[in-house]
Amino acid sequence: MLSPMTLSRLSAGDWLEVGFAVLAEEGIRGVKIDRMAERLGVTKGSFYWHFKDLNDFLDGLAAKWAGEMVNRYLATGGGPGEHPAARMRNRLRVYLSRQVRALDREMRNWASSDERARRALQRTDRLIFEQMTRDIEELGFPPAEAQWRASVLFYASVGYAAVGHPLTEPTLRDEGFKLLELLTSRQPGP
Amino acid sequence: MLSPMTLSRLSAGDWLEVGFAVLAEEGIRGVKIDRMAERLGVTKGSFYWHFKDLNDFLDGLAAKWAGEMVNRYLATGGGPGEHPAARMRNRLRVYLSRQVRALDREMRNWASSDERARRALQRTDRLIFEQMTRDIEELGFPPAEAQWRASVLFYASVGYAAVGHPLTEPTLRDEGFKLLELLTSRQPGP
DNA sequence: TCGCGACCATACCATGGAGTATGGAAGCGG
DNA sequence: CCGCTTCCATACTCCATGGTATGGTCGCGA
Repeated sequence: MLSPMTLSRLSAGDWLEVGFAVLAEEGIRGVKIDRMAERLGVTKGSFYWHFKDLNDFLDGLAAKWAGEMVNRYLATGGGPGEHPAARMRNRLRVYLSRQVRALDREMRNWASSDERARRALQRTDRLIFEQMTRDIEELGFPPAEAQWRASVLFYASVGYAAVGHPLTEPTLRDEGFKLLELLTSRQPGP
Repeated sequence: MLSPMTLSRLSAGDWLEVGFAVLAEEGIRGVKIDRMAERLGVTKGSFYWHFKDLNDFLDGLAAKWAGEMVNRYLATGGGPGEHPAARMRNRLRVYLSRQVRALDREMRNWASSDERARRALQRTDRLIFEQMTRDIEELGFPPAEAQWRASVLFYASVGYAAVGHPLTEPTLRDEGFKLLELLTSRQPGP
């Protein structure tokens, strides 16, 4: 079922990786023990060896999700000497990628019915929003103004991810960059 | 279980109303035949009298959702002589209401795993987006510019609904109105 | 090499929820 | 008052899925 190298025993991390992949592909409704077992080429026996129960597994999955998002988004930006505007474009490019949009969408989906997912999402939302605010502040906007502009950028980004289909011809990246331009090109307030 | 007036027999519409309410309150995962029956004070026997099966019911539910959204959003705007800017504020107020946000969120949730929900959502998304575009055009913006600004407004609105928790202190309505101001207050392009 | 512990297979049970078959009650036209 | 139609209750079946119990296998250290 998998590559020969998987002949070795599995770890809890292997299960979490599959769960994460399924979450991105089909959402939390696809995360079923039997199906993941089939994908890993084992049976439920393995699952219940590595995890107490499904709740235990989902705790780990939510944690992994938060970690991955922080890695993929916040860790992006380019070199230390990179211009803030370029860093923002790089990060936005990450958020608007198909992968991250799918993850964002399915995570909010999950969060709508699971407290632990809601918490994890809330945490990363705050981190990302604060990073956006800092980036805009670095461009010379006063804190309050930066926060307000960051909120528009953030909500619109989430909207891009939540709306699964295109409304206009231009790509999301172009629309996002154009919005970024609108929000950051004007003179800083007094 | 319900008001005495409900001693009369039920209609398919009664079931759909309950389904719609449950969809708004708990999402599609709460839409279970037995639970709705309990809420209506009847048993599954009634359900399978009015609907062929669950799929049949969900078809109706998706249709009802689309109709409700069109009613609540597009039909809002005030009198015929109302200023476009005021109409937009009125409509935005509707979209940012707790009820509509919850419905939007849960519908996108459902759409993520159901083709018919996806279609219904796509249809209303397009209607709402086009209405926003027309409204902005009426303010004097050229079509391309109006479409671009409407897309920002639309995606941000969806983001407001998708993010279930507040990021800053001001209310969503204030943030939304401020964004509306930003998008519509500048001079129309050449 | 022996045996113990890590890791997994197999076979099972429990539960929730969709779907069906059939009988009963209530109301209405004749 | 009769009986037919409409609407619902009751009592099932079936399936997916989480969870448990137990036995088997492999590898490594003493």
